[in-house]
This record gives sequence, C-alpha cells and structure tokens, in this order.
Amino acid sequence: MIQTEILCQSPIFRGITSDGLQELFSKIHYQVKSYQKNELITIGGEICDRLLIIQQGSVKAEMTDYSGKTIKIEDMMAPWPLATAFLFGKENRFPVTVSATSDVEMVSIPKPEFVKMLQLNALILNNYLNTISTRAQFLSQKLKFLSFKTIKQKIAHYLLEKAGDRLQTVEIQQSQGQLAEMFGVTRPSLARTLGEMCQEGLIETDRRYIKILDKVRMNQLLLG
Amino acid sequence: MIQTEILCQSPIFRGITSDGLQELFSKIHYQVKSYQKNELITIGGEICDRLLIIQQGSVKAEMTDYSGKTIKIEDMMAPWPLATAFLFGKENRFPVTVSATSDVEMVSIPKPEFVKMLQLNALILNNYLNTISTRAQFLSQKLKFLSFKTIKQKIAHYLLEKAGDRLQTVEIQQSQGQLAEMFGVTRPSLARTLGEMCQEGLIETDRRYIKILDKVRMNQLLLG
DNA sequence: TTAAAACTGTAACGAATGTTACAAACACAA
DNA sequence: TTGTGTTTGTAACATTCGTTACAGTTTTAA
Repeated sequence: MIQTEILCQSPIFRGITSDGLQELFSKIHYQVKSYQKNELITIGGEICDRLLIIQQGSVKAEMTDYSGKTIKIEDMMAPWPLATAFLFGKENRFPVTVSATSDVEMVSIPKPEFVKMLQLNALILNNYLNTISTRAQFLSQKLKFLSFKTIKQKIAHYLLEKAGDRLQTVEIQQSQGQLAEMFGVTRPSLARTLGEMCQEGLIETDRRYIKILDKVRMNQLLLG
Repeated sequence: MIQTEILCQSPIFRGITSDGLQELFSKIHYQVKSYQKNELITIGGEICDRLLIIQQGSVKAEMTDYSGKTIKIEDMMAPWPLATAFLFGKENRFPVTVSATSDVEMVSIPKPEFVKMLQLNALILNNYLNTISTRAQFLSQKLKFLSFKTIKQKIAHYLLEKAGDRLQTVEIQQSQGQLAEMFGVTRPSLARTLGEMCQEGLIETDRRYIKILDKVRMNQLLLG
C-alpha cells in the first residue's frame, strides 16, 4: 500500500501535498514491493529502468570489486530515492548492490511511467531536474578542486574561495584534521604546508583564523 | 529568425523534425539575439535563468581566475546548447564567460518556457534528462578514477575495467603518451610503473598488448 | 629504400607528500 | 586546580612521482 504522507517528504516530491500525490499516483502504474531484512533489492550492474523510492525501512548500498569483495558505500532510509542519476543517460545500470538493513517497502515506478509523471506535474519535474543538476554541479566542483595538484594550490583555492572579493581574514570552522581529510591529504602535510606559506609571507595563522597577506601571489600559485 | 532545420540537430532536439520544432516554438516565448564577433554573450557569475542555444556561428568559453586573467576552456559552435547543467540545481550561475568568435545568433529560452517545452514534448524531456544524466555519470566516473592515488592503482583499475570478467589480454588503442595524459601523469612515470608491474609478475607487456597475470593481487592494489 | 618523426624503455636527480612519532598548547569536565 | 582528551606544530625518514635526458625501436612519409 502506498503511503503518500511519507513519500511527499521525498526530495523528488517536495512541495506536493499528500493528497496531490495520491491523485498523481492514481494516474500511473507502479508497484509497492516488500523486502525482508538482508534481502537483495538491486544488484550492481543490473539494468536501471525504474525509479525506486524507499517508503519504509532502511537499506545499504555496497560496491563489489573485481575480486568479489563488497565495500559499504552508503546508508539510506525512507523516503529517499535510489540511483536518480542512473535512470537516464548512457549508463543505465545500478552502480551499487542495494540490500535491506531492516524490513523494507519500496515504491517502484517504471521509467516510462515516471516520465509521464514528470510531464503531468511541473513541480516534480523541477525537483527531479534540480536533484540531478545539483549532483552534477557538486561533482564538477569536486573535480575542479582535485585538479589542483599541490597542497599549496588547494589551500590557496580554498582560502580565495572563502574570502571572496573583499575579506582578508578567513575563519575555518573545522579542525585541521577535518580540513586535511576534505583536501585528501594527511594532517601533518597540511600543517607543514600552512607553516611554509606563513614563512613565505602569504598568510598569517592564528588558531582558526587565517589572514591572507598577498592575494596576488596566491593567485599565481593556481596558474602554474 | 529561428532556423529549425539547424536546431533540430541539437542534442536537446534530437529526433524531432524541423516542422515539429517549428510548431513547438510557436507555443512558447523565446528570443533570437545577434552578437557581433568578440561581443560578450554571458559573464561568469551571472544568473543562468534561460537556455541558450547557438543557432549560427561559434563561441568560446573562458574562466576568470581571482586575479582577473582569463583561460580558454572550450570552443562551441551551432547547434550546441550552453551550460545545460546550470539551468537547474542550487548553483544557477554561469561558470564561464562566453563570447562570440564569429558573428553569432543565439536562441534564448527563458527557464519557465523551457519547462513548458519539456512538459509538452516527451522526446525533448528525455533528451535533456539524458544530457545532464550522462554528464553526471561522466563526472562520477572521472572522480572515481581520480580517487586512486598511485599510478599502479590507476593502471590496475584501467586494466581490470577493460578486461571485464574473463579476458586476460587487453589491447591499448592509444599510445603510451596519450594513456599517460588520460591518467594525469607523465609518460616516463607511466612507463616506469608498467616496468615495475612486469617485474612483480602482475602483467606482461608486448607492444600494445598487456596480459594480466594475477587478477587477485591487482585487486588488492585497489583496496589498501 | 631511406630519412624523419613518433614512440618506447630507462636512468639520475629533485620536489612533494605520506608515515610515524613526539611534545606543546588548548579545551573541558571533575 | 588538575587531569584527560583533543588539537596543533614539528621533525626524520621513506615513497611516489615529475623532470630531464638519451638511446633504441617502430611507424610514417617521401
């Protein structure tokens, strides 16, 4: 049985009332499937030709490496949608194996029916476009960040981004360790590099505050 | 004046006839704007609230760094759409500055009108969803690849991916130099690493053919 | 066939970063 | 205040990779 009070909390159905959703679902074909704890829901590599939304319970996503071992990627719970980025595009296969971590109910909407849904309701269309666009933008940002090779460049980019056009002093909300993890480097390496940048007169550090002394040279770091 | 014979070649309008497009455009509001060579079309950071499609001519996209210098990113020509990934989602700003490299005609469709278009025609909806999904998938793949730190891991991932479940011998279509560029490393480094992997008994190389000798150990490289 | 260009293998060296370890500074609660 | 746990600064050493250079091989084009 479909539970629209839960589903309308899903990012895809945001802004739609439970009743509105009820009416919308009456116009399309869909299935509600139950899975017991530990049961497989999708297998990595399987064709992804339907939108799956968790209606009840929680699941985990795992990747299988070439030797057969599995690594946990993510935990998800109701009312989250699965694999929204793989329903369309060239690679229509689930990238992960999903299994139930509790008793689970999934709403399964075949792709053509979901397309119909998108055409019926402009809000859902906007929500879905926003979901995958935001994901593409996030990945794009992450990729740009990784394109900076040295730690100095990563720090410079991070600080200039945070400082914007005017500010000179930047406050770091995280600890040095968390910042290092975000940068994908080790903490001692980050500390060493910050120390070097101080010596070079690029910045001044005071606990969690970093003052940019020379924006021009900071920029030059990002070009070479 | 809109030229549907050209626009129907655009990835967004693929599969639609020129006449069909003509009728579709008669139902929405849009503009056709002309730009002279070297004229600015969009400025980086500007709000992106309309879909722009090149109808005639060619443009270049440039990024501005924090010091004001510009770096060329991409060249595009008719009938390509601009910034499809930034029309929706959280970050609705053009990431790049676009200027005309020849006399140019752009078709400008306001976002609400484009949403209307998506609802009117399932083919355009599918095309657009495919465009941004494919982009997200491409970025995701690229990011996964960059997550491998050492050259050995990158080679292992590349070979295992190419070999699939069964094959043992992989043929490289590109030259070593091109492969190195794809990996984001220098050619001598790639050659050295391939040599090391041979010595370790992981692979055998013969010109452009690489034979995988030990899949199990190759996998272990990707875990640590 | 032959010359030029592109490709490949290899080596020595240096720069950037990871690894490990330890001590000082700080935050917070008993 | 004191003690405990967290955060930070720093150092020595190892590893990975880039840089540069050169010689041998293969491919291409004349």
